[in-house]
Amino acid sequence: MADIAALAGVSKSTVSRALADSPLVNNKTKTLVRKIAKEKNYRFNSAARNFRTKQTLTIAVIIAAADDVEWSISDPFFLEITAAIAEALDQRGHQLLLTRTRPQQAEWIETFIRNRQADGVIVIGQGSIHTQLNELAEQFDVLSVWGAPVEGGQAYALAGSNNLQGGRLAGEHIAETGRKRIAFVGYQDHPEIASRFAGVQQGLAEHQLSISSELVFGSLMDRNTGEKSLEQLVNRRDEYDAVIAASDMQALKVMSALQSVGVDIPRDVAVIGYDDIPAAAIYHPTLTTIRQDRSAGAELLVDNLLKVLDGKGPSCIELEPELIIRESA
Amino acid sequence: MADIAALAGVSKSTVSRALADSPLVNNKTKTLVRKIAKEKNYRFNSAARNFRTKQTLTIAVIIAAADDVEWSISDPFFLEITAAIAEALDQRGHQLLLTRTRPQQAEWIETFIRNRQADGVIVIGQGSIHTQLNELAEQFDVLSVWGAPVEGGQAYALAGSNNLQGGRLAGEHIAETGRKRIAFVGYQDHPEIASRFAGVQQGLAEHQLSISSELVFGSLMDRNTGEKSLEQLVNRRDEYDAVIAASDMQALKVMSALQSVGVDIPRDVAVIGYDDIPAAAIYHPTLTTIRQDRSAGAELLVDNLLKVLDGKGPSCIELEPELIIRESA
DNA sequence: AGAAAGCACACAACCGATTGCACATGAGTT
DNA sequence: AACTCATGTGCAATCGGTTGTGTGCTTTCT
Repeated sequence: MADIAALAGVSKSTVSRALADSPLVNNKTKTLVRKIAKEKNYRFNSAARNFRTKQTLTIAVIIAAADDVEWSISDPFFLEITAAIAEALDQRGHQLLLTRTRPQQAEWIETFIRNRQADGVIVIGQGSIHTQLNELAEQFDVLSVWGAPVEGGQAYALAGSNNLQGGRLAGEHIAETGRKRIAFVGYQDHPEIASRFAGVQQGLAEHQLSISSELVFGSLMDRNTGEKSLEQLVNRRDEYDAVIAASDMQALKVMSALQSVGVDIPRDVAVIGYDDIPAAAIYHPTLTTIRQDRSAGAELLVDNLLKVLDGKGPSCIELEPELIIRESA
Repeated sequence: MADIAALAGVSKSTVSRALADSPLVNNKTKTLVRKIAKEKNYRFNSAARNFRTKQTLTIAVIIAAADDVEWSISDPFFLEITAAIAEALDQRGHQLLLTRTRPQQAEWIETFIRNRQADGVIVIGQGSIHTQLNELAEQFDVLSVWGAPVEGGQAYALAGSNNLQGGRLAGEHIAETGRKRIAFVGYQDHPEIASRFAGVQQGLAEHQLSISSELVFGSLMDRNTGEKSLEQLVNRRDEYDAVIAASDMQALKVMSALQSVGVDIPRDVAVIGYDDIPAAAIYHPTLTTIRQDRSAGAELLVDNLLKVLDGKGPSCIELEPELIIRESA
């Protein structure tokens, strides 16, 4: 920058202002400085800039992992929303620092905020760590979470799909296709899944149906109990004629396991998922599901966070999910 | 840091050295300084450190996208290897900057290196951009690519699985299961896929088989021609009794499409994929495939790059792929 | 014509850590 | 007792931008 200044016959500060398009600099000077900068192929040093301005234009994204569940990185939905966030941040001139830090580990967020490695943090999947998130949010407000509202509210900015409505759509659809004995698969500890389950029950109730408690199974993704849940689900295959799964990955597992023992889908058992991951449209039969709009969600997450960085309060926004009817239900 | 220094009754430099575990500092002083730092919950400012030391301990990861193919972010394999890279970098004390920048766009790498936002770049999927990568590698050697060796060699550090061997495994397996009329699906422009295809032919040749050129189809992931290729594949379903796909995603598409028109897999047609993505084990029937070890690959990519950053020359390493026999073939 | 206002630019401090060099202290050597 | 040497610490420069303040010049108004 000093070189550019010398070549242009002005001072460093003028060069800095010219490149930043400051109104303090004469247009002719700006043009000259920029021309020289371009000729000399000048690149600003972002380390220096970050240092001086105390902001990095970088957002850390954490894909939350509970100890008992596999790193959710294996669920395409989380990865896709990460990709969508990358896109949204890029459009807004920010960068994405991807991390596998597990939120359970103390002080994780400090690594980013207090060390000034990132201006803010986006957490995908509040899972069962809502409490920790809330505590953190009191110290650091630059936090934006994908998930569901929890009772009593949350101190962090939140975006997610309307899980209650999504669940309701699933429940209604299953009821409308004439199914009577419904099973549910999913991790009730997660606020998102709990809402979906509540929605499902509402949807079914409208058709005078309900889910018997023996037909509620735990998450198939649980490292310890997933295998067993799936086994139970298969063993009891004569007790239900429809399965509502809390995620597409689980729905696919269900279909695969049932097909292996000769169950025809959807004739014998209807299956409906949640997320609409790409594999849902590929599986045979194609999977009926509730779509969550990742792009819109990602933009909300990012905009929410940028608003907070801008000094405005956090907000909580829900997207409307959409029923995608395919072959499986 | 100045505060810590005052509290400990030493100078800033001593604090800096003590925290960095420099041998220049007396052990008692070190202990004292660290104790105070801990009490005061001191965090170093990484912006300042990056600025001063001229390194960021950050590696940019680019998931390459060609214009004619969907952003490969939709392929779970690429995402999983990204996750594995995150893990590997983390273990080595580095961070991961995820980006959607498309390599076609000029000067992409400069954004990271010359602006000092990252110390190096990992590109996943050389796809059809080998030439650009090679040009870049001449200017910036801090480049590590997942892909396959190309004729004439490459100037960048490279890691990948031995695609020739992987293809051969697939070809041999198909031949050994008694299939005679083999179809191949995949994008021949990519060095990786080209090697796999060559390997397949070698494997088949050992059993006096070969692939007729009418049964070689283009990539099903191509935005423009993918749909048509799949259609042709389905129309000609009586002409082959096995399909070898260049990736699991394509294999799944093939199975789904064939199943939709009543083809039984593997009875009528055997299908084999490549990658071993999670969905491969879930699909019904489960997909026989060639596994690429993402963790090992990620570590190679990272170690390769760190070696270059350390001033050593780039290397080219291939991993041995593994045949995973399941139901589809 | 003189004063007030505005414009364009330069000067220099500053961000917070790292590091080469100088210096002080005490132990060991002759 | 004088000298060398190792050890431990402090001083101050430095990285490359950004920005508050000051200054000279021109324009505008009374």
